[in-house]
Amino acid sequence: MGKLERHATIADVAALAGVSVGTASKALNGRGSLREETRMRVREAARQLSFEANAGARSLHSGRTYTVGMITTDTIGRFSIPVLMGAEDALGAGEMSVFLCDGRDDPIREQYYVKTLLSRRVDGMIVTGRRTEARAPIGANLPVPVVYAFISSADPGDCSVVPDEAGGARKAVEHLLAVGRTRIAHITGPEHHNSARVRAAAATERLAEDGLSLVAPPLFGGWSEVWGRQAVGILLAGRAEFDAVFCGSDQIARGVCDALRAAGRRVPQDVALIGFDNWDVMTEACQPPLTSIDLNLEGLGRSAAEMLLAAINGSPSPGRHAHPCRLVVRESTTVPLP
Amino acid sequence: MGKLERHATIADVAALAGVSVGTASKALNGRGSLREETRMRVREAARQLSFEANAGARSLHSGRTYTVGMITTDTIGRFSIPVLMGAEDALGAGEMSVFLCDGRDDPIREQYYVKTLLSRRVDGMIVTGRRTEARAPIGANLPVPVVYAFISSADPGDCSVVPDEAGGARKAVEHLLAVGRTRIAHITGPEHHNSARVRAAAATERLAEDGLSLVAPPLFGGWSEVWGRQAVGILLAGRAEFDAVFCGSDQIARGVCDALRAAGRRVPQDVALIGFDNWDVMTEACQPPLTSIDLNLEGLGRSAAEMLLAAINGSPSPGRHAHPCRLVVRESTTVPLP
DNA sequence: GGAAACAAGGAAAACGGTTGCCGTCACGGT
DNA sequence: ACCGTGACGGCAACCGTTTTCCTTGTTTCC
Repeated sequence: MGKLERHATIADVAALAGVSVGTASKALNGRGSLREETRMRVREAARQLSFEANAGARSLHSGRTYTVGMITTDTIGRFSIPVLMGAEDALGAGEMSVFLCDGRDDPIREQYYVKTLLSRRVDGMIVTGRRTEARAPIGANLPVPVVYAFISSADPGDCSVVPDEAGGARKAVEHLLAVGRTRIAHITGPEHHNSARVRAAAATERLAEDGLSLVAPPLFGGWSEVWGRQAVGILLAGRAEFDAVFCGSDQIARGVCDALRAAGRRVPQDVALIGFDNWDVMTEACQPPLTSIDLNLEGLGRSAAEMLLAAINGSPSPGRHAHPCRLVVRESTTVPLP
Repeated sequence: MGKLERHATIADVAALAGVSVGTASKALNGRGSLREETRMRVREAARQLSFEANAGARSLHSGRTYTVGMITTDTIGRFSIPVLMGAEDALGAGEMSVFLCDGRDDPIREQYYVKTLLSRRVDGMIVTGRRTEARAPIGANLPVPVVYAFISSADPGDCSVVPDEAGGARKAVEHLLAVGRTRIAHITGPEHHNSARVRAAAATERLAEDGLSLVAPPLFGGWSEVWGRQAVGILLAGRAEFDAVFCGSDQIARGVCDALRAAGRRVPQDVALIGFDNWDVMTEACQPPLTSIDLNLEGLGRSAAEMLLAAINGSPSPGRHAHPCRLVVRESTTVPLP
């Protein structure tokens, strides 16, 4: 409750402390040469009025707003969140505030946001999205630096930070090989989806390096549990034997796991299972808990924010930067020692 | 790429159009009385320089920033997102931009954000969080209006918009009664969690209105699938017969569903099953698809934002406002007609 | 033909802070 | 008595925009 008090201005503070505005400013910012007693008097007055300098007025002078815009090109989802959080974290440490703009897959809306952000004189922008595909740059010749996170810009001169999905897929295969599996199947999302293609290609390539190949062509479908269950049916109907399945997502892996159990195959004894995304909801509920590849999105967001800060300070990092993935081992690929 | 062009000022525009700054301002804002030709000339100059008025300078004069702060008291999660989105949507329609601040359960961090937001002269704030419990007000005598969304303020004079969880639980029970079930069990989250208590109490009360009661005391545990599976074991070990289970979350329901099937009970023929949250990932992957109660969080966020806008315009809505839940029927409570 | 009304646009004062420059005062040295 | 020197703070310009008031011409009307 409590009725709304007006914002105090520095003039109020100066008056209360019995000094001029300029002096008050210097006292609060540690500039100029003032008697310690004066400085304290001004500070006390500011405290008493709960004075907070008007950031807009201040930036009018400094030319910087200590503000960045974060634009999600499509709706905010499971993947954008950690990126946002990582970025927010890194930026907060640099005392910057974040404008959140949800593009909702609407180019008009997106352009509107870019305009608003520019009129608010953000020091920079981060663009993110739900898929890892390249997208058209958000604008040309923008007066502030832009970093693309998770999603990447079609212009190779722009700065993009993307997960190293190929590296992640290689790690998955290497882990399966390391636990002694060689007859590996791959079940993943829709083929028109960039992530599905990249991961499948990398897995195939990594196997080839050891003179191996997938026991069957990659099964492209959807990202859901339902598809995982269906795919197991397809796999069992075929004549290829397999002792491991590398799945394009944890949801698929979960479906695969359930279907394998229903078909009487034990995980991991008969079939080792590895997912992708390391989504706790799935990895924990899976029976047994699921080994997975973590995209490290929060780190990616942080990294993107750091590059943006650097660019704002005059040291841009143009180009595409791959952010490493991480293997998280659980019981679906290893029987715990008794 | 393209090198960063400086931001054009209205003085640049005025010079290019050959008028004074005042006139340029009037031309762009449709104020004053100007010849149509002059107006066009200025507009053209602005376009040519891609001029966007400096929002900071502008708000210096108007006293409004058309900006609000959104503070999540704990980490942004599955529940905050839709609230954020709904709010962002409603605010965007009012041409307001949103500062995102992630409090991370840290009161210090939270207070820091409040200060920053005030110094940025936001027109208002929305506070949200991961739980529906009441929390200490974010500040006393703040100079701008505050609305609590999802979470609520302990001060009853503050404006809070919360989901009507009790109403949702009643709807769940009513639906089960409507499909002919009377021997209902309830499995839910931890008892120290406000949502779990409220929902259990409302379900019990609604049954009592029909002279019924739960077949066993509510089973309090965790919000996870794992707990859902365990709870079914407990339920089957007891001697109470049941023909329906109302679960405190979709994750619990999913676990319950899997365990029931494993135990040879058919859903929905033998046991009807209803969840809470209407989380697509769970409701869709569940076999069969899960009936659930939708908290309508996006609507809640929108509603909170609208109240904030009203408060900013001088019409506050103090007090606690319950936002209705919605029943979404799927096959776990109804056998589809052939 | 002259006063009055009106259209068009310029000059300047805000808005809230920051900062460079200058004036004043006390003090010490010659 | 005079000058030089720091220490301390005030004054005013400036950041970019909006808005109020004025100053011009030009019409209009009696």
